Amino acid sequence: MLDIKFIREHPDIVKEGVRKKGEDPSKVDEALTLDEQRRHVLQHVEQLKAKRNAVSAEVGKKKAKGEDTAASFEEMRKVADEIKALDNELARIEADLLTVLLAIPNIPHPSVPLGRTPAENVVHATWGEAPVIDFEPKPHWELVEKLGIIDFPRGVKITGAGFPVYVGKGAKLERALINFFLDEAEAAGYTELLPPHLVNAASATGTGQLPDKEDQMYVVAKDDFYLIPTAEVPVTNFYRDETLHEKQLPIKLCAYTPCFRREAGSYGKDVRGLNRVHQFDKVELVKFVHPSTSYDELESLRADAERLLQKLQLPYRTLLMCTGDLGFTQTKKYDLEVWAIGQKRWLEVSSCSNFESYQARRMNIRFKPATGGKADMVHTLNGSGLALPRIVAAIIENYQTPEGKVVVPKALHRYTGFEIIG
RNA sequence: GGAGAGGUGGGUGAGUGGCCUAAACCAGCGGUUUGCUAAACCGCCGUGGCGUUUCAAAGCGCCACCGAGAGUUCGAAUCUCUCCCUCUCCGCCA
Repeated sequence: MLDIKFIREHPDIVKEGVRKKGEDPSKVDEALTLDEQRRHVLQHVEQLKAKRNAVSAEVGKKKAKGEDTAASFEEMRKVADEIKALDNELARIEADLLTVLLAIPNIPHPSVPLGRTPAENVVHATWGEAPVIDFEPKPHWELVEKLGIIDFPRGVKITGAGFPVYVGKGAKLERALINFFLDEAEAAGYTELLPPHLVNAASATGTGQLPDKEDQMYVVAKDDFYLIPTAEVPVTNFYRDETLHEKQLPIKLCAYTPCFRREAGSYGKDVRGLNRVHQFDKVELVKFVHPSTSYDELESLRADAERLLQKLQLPYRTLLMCTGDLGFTQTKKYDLEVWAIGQKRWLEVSSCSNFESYQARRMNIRFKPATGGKADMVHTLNGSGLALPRIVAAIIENYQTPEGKVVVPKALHRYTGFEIIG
């Protein structure tokens, strides 16, 4: 969420940002009204509490001397009732204010292009060429079936649609990619975490999955846990409610986890094969940085993700997302899309975002300046490095042979132990 | 799953209703002293909110916070209830 003080001091900047995201700016005025009410009631109730404290101290002294205190009791009983009523009112106002603040999105960075729909995203860069193929390339779901390396029907039997089973060289290719991504992240200075795959409600709220995206998560109702939709949730919450030291920054973490997404409401062509599944593997990159460096850190985060695609020799393009296509909590975002020749379409494989202090404020992650002084919120960023299924799809389609075999990208040979599938 | 013990500032740890407004020690910061270091001595030493002053910061005043939340009371770290967490023992278990 945004800082109420910032909203109070710059209401026009906030409203303009909210409008750019295509959201309703009236929430901003609601927040300001509630904030004013809050401060008004707060001042009143604190005055009464100061009086109560003063009289209570007097009572203590009088009792010690054996003096009569009945008059004070009578007066204070009324004050106590008044305090209770005002405290209740204050609690209600603060709860309302929090609800409104959580409903106000983060505002876009000035460098983000204005736009309403995905069509207005800007192609920031393209890399590589589609492979020259003198035969009709097949989509990956046909190839993996013939090769017997991913079993969709048995996944349906075991669990349901969208839960593929990786078999033999398919399973090993998956494992090779995970290790490749983690090793590359480590080389780029990220510390590996192997976090829990279930999180509590506080963690899910910290990164913004709750309350807005509750329907997208699998819930373990009996214990009030959520299956993680991305490693971003447990990894970013690693430092929740902690104060770091500026000297520690930037902190770079990475983690492999399976990701679980209900994908409620998405049907049709997009879900063929590995394009959209309920459980998938992903390596996530997360950074905690000093506010003054977060946009430089976003560029290096994007470069870290792009390098993986370059090493895999997969043609891709980088999109700078327009204001209307930014997530609720993001100020700036790049998407990486890889070309899948069998489907003749781009597949999103990474999303690199800056959240500035929006997540940090929700999670209360701060840092002490090296020069001393008050703690300030860190900036958080994250990006996929990378999401596996669509990478597997792209490898299988782009590296296919006329015989329906698949050549393994060179960078993976030391991880797979084989150079061709089929 | 069953039984018991416990959660107090950066750390150790005192505090069972007001007179201690959270003691004391350690660590940390500043100073005095000193050839340098150390020791000794003196002082400072939590977080957040509201207000005040200000270009701003510092300062000052007030409020809240002793695991979290609710309750009793004129007054709660202290008494009651619920929840969370840690430790010990028993049971189960890869």
